[in-house]
Amino acid sequence: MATGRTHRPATRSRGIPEATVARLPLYLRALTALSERSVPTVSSEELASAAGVNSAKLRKDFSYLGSYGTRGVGYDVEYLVYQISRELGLTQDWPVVIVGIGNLGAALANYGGFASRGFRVAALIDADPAMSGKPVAGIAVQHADELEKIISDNGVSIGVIATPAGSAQQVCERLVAAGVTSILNFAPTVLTVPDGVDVRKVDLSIELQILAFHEQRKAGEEAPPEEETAPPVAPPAATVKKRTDPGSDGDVPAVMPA
Amino acid sequence: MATGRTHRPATRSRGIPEATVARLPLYLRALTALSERSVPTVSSEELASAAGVNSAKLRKDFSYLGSYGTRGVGYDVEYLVYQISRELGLTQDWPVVIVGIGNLGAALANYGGFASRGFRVAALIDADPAMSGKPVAGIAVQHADELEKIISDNGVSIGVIATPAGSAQQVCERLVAAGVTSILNFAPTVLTVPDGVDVRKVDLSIELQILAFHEQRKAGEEAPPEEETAPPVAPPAATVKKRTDPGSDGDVPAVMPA
DNA sequence: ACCTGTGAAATCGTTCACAGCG
DNA sequence: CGCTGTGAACGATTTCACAGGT
Repeated sequence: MATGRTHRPATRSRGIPEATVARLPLYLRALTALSERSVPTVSSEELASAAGVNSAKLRKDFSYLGSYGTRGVGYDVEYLVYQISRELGLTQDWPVVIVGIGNLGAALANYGGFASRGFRVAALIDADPAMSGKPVAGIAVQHADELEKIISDNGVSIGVIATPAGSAQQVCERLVAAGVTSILNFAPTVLTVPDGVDVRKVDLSIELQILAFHEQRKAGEEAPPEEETAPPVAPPAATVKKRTDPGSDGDVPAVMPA
Repeated sequence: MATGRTHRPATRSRGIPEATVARLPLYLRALTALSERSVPTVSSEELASAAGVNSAKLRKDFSYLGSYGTRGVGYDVEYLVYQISRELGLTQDWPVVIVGIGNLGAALANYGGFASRGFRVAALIDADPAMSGKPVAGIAVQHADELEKIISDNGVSIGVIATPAGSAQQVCERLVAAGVTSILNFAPTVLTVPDGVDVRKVDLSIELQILAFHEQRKAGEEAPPEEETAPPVAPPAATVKKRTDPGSDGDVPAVMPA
């Protein structure tokens, strides 16, 4: 099944580049830290270094927002905090629901970084009846049956999926049907959603695999040998495959108590 | 990237584009699923759809690895699983340590997706003495004092940081000094590392902020913009600048500086 | 007929370098 | 002067479209 559409379909608006949007939260965090230290202004150089990017990129990024700096001086910290917050939509309240309260869901519920921005955890939802009513991060977990009601009662438009991979698509569909239009997916699976719904995914094992790739390359640089070990599987041999080996892998769900 | 310099300038002919590397785990997951269903071959079209990308991209990606397909037929699933695993370095064992066993660290320790690939959780480390010895995901938590010894005894080269932001840089430095050269950072802070050390970060609140940006934009497209609270901070000088809009102007949605 | 592999074109993103303003 | 804002050069990535096997 499936022609999976997973990305925002390029709206016609003359918008801010996606790469820039992805860095705004980074700038915002650096600015917030400066603000807390009552620093009045920063140069692109200083702010860039605090955010871990280079100054040309930062200036270019800001140029998409408007001309908020002062030549010869830099940027006004407070003003920029406000402008970026507004651009990101953080000046309004975003109720979110977290579905799947396993280890990861609980970690998310407890994560301070949510509440500190405009995000408010409106509800925690889990399919396990044994979880219902249990308080996690000070919020009573509700049963999945309530999902639609919770979404509409709270005007939730952002949902976080932290369920096992097997349930993710189903949960996703219910969220979307109930009105959610943005989803943050922690389950290691590709979600198929209708046009107009945004999905971002966070996959822990993918990140590790990317690191392993680079790690392997580093190791290979020291030892030049270009070995070509014989593959355990022959190239286009055309033999029908037997069952896959032991209970290896299978992309275990996104976190569940062992 | 933390400080100014990072990334290799694609010196070798062996250089696979970073964007491609980032998708290999996705392909691998889709292939593994096919393998478990004993599907012998897939076309680029089928596999692409299972992985959530388009087929041209997938073919281009695979072309960087070599010519592993058969024209008129498609790709041999088992063979491709092996080739990608090897390319990613998953045919070897990668011991990892997780530092910071709070909610998130525990979730990571329990995450099946790690063990199912070449990753093995070699140790769980926490600075809280009260945690020492406690079993999490079947592994006894060890005290941070043991960090260096654990790294070297186990030949760990990949570390996962799940500590509070305040401790992350310090932990990072100890990991690096002890020999770790790849770090997956969950703490919401920019890590500064020496050359040769890779850092990937996963920031939950950043993902939500990006969603909020798009969510806000969606809302602005339907309903006419409504002016909200006046900026709590006035622009630096009394002079309010106009927004210099690069390119055309005209159909930008709601949010804009007056 | 079908599907891969890949140059070439189009698009997107980053960096350079400097004009212009405070 | 110092620092922003930005065209223009550059580089990376995606998409097109079709040549070339099977």
